[in-house]
Amino acid sequence: MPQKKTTPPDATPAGRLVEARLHHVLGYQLAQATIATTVVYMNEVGEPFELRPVEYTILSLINENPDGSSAQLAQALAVTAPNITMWIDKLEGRGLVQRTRNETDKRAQHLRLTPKGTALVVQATEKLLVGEREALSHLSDGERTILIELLHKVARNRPGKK
Amino acid sequence: MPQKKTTPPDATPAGRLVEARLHHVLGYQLAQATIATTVVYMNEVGEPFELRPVEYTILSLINENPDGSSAQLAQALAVTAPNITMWIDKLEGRGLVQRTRNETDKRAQHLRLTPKGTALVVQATEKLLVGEREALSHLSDGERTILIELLHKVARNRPGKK
DNA sequence: TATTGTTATACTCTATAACTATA
DNA sequence: TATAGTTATAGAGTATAACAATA
Repeated sequence: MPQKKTTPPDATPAGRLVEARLHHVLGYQLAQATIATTVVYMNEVGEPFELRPVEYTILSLINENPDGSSAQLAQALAVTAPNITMWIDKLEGRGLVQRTRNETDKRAQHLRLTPKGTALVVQATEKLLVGEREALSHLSDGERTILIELLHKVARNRPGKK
Repeated sequence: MPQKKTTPPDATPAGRLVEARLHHVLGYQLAQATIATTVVYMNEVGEPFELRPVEYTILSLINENPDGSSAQLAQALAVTAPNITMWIDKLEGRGLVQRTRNETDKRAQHLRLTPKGTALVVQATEKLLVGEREALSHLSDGERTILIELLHKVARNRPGKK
């Protein structure tokens, strides 16, 4: 396999491929960074807790927004309603989430974590934060903070679907 | 639907859900930001060119690394080899990519864009850059640059799979 | 034996449409 | 009529295993 000895200035982390124009495409850099955080997630939370990324996020959002609706979750995660139903089914089946009927509007429902679910989320989040901090030790605290805030700023004015 | 009128300081862009601890999980912020860039991608490139994100990235990487191998692509994109084969099949079928036999190592192959493929990538990238710039107009030039560089830094020392 | 790339196949995840029960 | 949530179903995407050809 022909492989240059000298690594060019712009290279993908693992593939050693030049990425001149692509470098400035935010979506591409997000995808590349996500590969790194996904590895951390799988090692720290995904495999040990048998929890998919979506499941973890759903649990976290329910935890921090008790009695929210599944419609809110669907919008926050940009997934369809049937999808949310399926995931909540799974999480409820594992005794992590509880559905309760909304008494003022009987179509809707409140979502809440069980004590087991709460314990799991807290533990998972701690492991994640520690794991990410280790994996990103080549970034300073300031850089990590700025990165988080800039990403949040990008996400905040999320455009409409079209 | 019970909905607070005042938006809390930390909220998901669309779902208006609080995200206190989750806020500091990089993987979560990456996913949220990706929702925003995906909308831009689909509008600017995905739908008009009928090109999936992976396909666009593959074309871009081939364009900027002529005669690279599919094994390199697989590693750069963190996808499996059979997957790459499938995508290259599709792209070759559309006359965008060309496979050529490596004469020194007959197992391997060189990947190259056709003129049609090159034209498409260039055009798509321009549209993407403009579209992202518009969608992210609430970020300054400096902020966008910093964001890109920090993401690149995260991706650069991507950890191994385990 | 190891590696590049492919084929075959099954599985996960997601999306669309149609349904229910409330409003 | 419209909305919250569900069910049913099909499709997209991905991974694993087994294989062929070459090193």
